[in-house]
Amino acid sequence: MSGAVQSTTQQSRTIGWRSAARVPTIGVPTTGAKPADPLDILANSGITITLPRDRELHAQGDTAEFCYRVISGCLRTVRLMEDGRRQVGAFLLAGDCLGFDALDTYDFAAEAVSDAVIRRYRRREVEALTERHPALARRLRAMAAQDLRDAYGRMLLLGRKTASERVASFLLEMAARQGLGRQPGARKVALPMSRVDIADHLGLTVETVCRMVTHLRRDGTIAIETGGVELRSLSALTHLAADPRH
Amino acid sequence: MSGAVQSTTQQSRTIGWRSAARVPTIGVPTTGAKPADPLDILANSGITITLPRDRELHAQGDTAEFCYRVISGCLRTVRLMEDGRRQVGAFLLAGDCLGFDALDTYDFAAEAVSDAVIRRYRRREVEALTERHPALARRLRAMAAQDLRDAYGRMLLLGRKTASERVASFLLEMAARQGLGRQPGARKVALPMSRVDIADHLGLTVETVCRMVTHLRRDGTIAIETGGVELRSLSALTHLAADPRH
DNA sequence: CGCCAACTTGATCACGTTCAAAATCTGTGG
DNA sequence: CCACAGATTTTGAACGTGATCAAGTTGGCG
Repeated sequence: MSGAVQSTTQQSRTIGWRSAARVPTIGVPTTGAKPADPLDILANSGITITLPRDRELHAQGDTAEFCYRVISGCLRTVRLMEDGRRQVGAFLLAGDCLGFDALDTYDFAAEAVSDAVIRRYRRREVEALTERHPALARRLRAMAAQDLRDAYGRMLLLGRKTASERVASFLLEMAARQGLGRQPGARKVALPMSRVDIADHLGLTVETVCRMVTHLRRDGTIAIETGGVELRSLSALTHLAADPRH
Repeated sequence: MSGAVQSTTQQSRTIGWRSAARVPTIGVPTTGAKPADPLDILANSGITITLPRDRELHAQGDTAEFCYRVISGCLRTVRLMEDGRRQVGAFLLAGDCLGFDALDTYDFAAEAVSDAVIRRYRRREVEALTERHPALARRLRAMAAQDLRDAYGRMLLLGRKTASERVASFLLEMAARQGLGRQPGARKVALPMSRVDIADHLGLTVETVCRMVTHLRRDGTIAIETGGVELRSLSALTHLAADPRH
């Protein structure tokens, strides 16, 4: 298990959906030793919007006019089947980007899991900036690559992992995305999404997710808190996740 | 079910893995009315290699020095767990690209399903060409976007579809990638990969795949042939697939 | 022809689902 | 501050889909 979270400085995945950098504010180019994030180039071209809980940012099939970056709060991407079966593709936390890689339309809906603040950019403008700033173009390609890698990992989870492995993997992923690499003391993981959302993300039912979580709690592996969990045994969780990446 | 396969002319997905254009030869810029494919820019910078059945093109974790385009034959991308559980991320057919979006290392192995001929490019060179040719950069981003979209669709399949829906969806996907949009007569779909490969791609066991295929055969929906199947009822298959895309 | 791998079929089993109900959490008004 | 209502979460019991275990069958190639 590598303690480090991601590779390069100010790393932030994205485009497809994910992106995990800690970005307390946006549009403030980093000063001093650290190289500025090419995403800062976008700083002035976007507007800030707010989205209340459960409101749609865009629907499945909408014309892809905008792309977004989460400032605070949590979003989910959702794909529905006619009979109501639902797949949550990803959860987006602060710093994560969305829609930068879209084709002509979005092929999934994006909704607020909790009240969220979002920076919105016109894709045409981003495209134009891309032409003038190769660093930005490179950055966007790298974000797409990271998203693709994540998608590949999720396929292994959905196709081959057991229910308990899925839940353990999910908790570890959320932990890693919330900076659980530094400060061995900080073991609280926020889970702003509902159990149903988690189930639809992991290809399980709510009941199964609950049972797995309960089992982990009775084990003493985790402790349940309102709005999240505390990881009490990272090693047990890591072992359960059966994931080559951790 | 839309008969048309993909959107623009000479469309070819890729980067992450997939890419489905019919490309009988490579390095021959299209002449006449059709606009040249930006990928032709790479024509002179690659070399052609052959890969016998079951040989690895690259291993999981290898340093990502090259990227590839399939000229003929079929490849599979494979991710393994320690206990042997296997996930086949994608099958690559002629025209499909691989590794253009890689980060520092490949996070899956690529192996030949059948004897294959492959065009290999140095990533450093591709990167350099990208800087000089915005059209190429745009093309690579579009390929990544398409791959991401495909990945999203596969997550729905792996997370929410039943065994029979998965098999039906798979057959329709292979059909679409082999040009089953034109010529209503041409209903033969080649399946160069083994049942095990299909099972590991769909998150099922070999036995289940066999049973589903048998069921389709007894229905009269398909007919089995050596190395493939003949689709006898596209409508039945489409209905079974329960897929919003078809 | 005979061998070995791939594929197919059958019988049983188990993990996760489904159906059902109880407990807990959230918010709102008295 | 408490009472109440609706939603969310948790627990329980029965069921079913797909996995597992075990034989057969087919097909390719020496």
